Amino acid sequence: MFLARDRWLCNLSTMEKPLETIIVDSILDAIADQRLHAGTKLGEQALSDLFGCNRAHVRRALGTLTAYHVVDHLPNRGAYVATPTPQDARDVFQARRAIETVICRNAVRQATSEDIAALRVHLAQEALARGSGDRSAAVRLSRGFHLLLGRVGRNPVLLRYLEELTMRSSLIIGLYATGHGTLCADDEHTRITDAIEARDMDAAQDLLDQHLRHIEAGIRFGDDAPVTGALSMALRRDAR
Amino acid sequence: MFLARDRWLCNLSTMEKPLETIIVDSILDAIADQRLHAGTKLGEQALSDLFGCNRAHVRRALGTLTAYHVVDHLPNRGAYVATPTPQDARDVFQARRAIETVICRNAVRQATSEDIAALRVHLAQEALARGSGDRSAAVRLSRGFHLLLGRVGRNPVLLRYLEELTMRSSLIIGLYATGHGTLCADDEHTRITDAIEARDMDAAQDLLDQHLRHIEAGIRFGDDAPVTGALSMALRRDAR
DNA sequence: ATAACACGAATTGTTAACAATCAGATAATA
DNA sequence: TATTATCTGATTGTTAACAATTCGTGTTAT
Repeated sequence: MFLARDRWLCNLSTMEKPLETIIVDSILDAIADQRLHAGTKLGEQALSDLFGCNRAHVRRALGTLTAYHVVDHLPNRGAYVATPTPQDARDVFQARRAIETVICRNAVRQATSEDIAALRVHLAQEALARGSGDRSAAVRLSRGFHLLLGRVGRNPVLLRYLEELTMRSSLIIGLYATGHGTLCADDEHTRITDAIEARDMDAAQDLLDQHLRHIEAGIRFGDDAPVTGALSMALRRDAR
Repeated sequence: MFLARDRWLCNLSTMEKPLETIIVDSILDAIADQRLHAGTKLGEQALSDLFGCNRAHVRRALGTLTAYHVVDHLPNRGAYVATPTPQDARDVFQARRAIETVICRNAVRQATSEDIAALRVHLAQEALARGSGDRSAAVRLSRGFHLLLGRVGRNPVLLRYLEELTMRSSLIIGLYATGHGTLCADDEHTRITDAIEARDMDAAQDLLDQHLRHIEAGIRFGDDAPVTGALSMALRRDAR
């Protein structure tokens, strides 16, 4: 009985996550940061070596990533970072509008002052990253804003879908975004936060809807150049 | 080269699906038909024996079902059919409203005459099942209507979420539905179809939203009696 | 009589070896 | 020379054996 408690405390102290989660998150982060490009092969042996673990663990991790639709699994040929088509992009962004507008209304209804404060802190971080020209951090923080909003909305079902959709969005933006595109205009996030603080549900929803349409409008289809990057390089957090 | 073609033709002729898919669909169907009740343990050995296959296949199938949130996986203790809480139910139905209203608008915009015809055929089947008092078939067909609508909407992303949400809804209804509840009032499906055929987007969306609210209102929380059923019985398609 | 303990059976988790399939290179043929 | 066939190395898929944990049962002590 107390043995279990000891193990629990041990886990708390070392903060060791389940191995599969580490692999999934690493790959997800690498994709969100655009260190892993669409079309890159994710070999089982290579990942096993990188994470110093069994191939079975890698296999399960790739399975959940496949369920997320962020990697494609070709039978007998391996797993590859998904290459979303323009139609995929339209479908994903329509789904985001459907889900995030509702999330936004929830956020307006339920946001505490702590939530607002957290959003403000996040906005400051975004501004900082944008100011220092750290594109990778900017992309990650931009996604983080939408996820934070999702958490304020307090609907785990919608939040889970949002996690997947923002992930696929990162892939899409990495594939199709034009260089000039201001990925997530910072002041749009700010104005959304303002509307939430003002408890103006319709305004917040409308701002978010327009924000998502702006992002979608900023991606240009036509020159699909899925650059294949080296796996071991991409998964190092300090790369780039 | 032609060897591959032979294998392909062979697969086509026998229509053999991947094994994992068979297991997943069987369990999913059993849950949708309410032959598998919330809380039922899904032992790996038991399922391996039932499907005459390796334990690894069962394990992967249970993994994807866990990703669908229709089974809960307790480490070192096994997989159990999920037992949604009342809060889960509210979250699921809010997500359904968010997603299905958009699906519905897509359907109004894109439905072909063949789509309308398919919907009418389905409505007839629903009426038939309702008339003959086949509750199991009625539940399955009711879900089928929403899925058919999802296919007409032609957004695979939203359709996949809808599949998961209707599955969880089946579980929820099986857990909490009152006997008197008309699960999906048939004429509501009919009126939605009428609105789609009339290309009245707002009316169709409104009818669907109200329809989902009616379903949600029909479930009563308070007496949670998650009946545990026998596994081998539940998975036989002719059971009940 | 109840609660804590210990043991054994059953179940889940992990690992490694084996089989099947695919990609690329080499050789053979028209 | 271009095309096809074959062979080889590498990668994925499958299976079974092993290790670790949990659950039920019977026992013991208070």
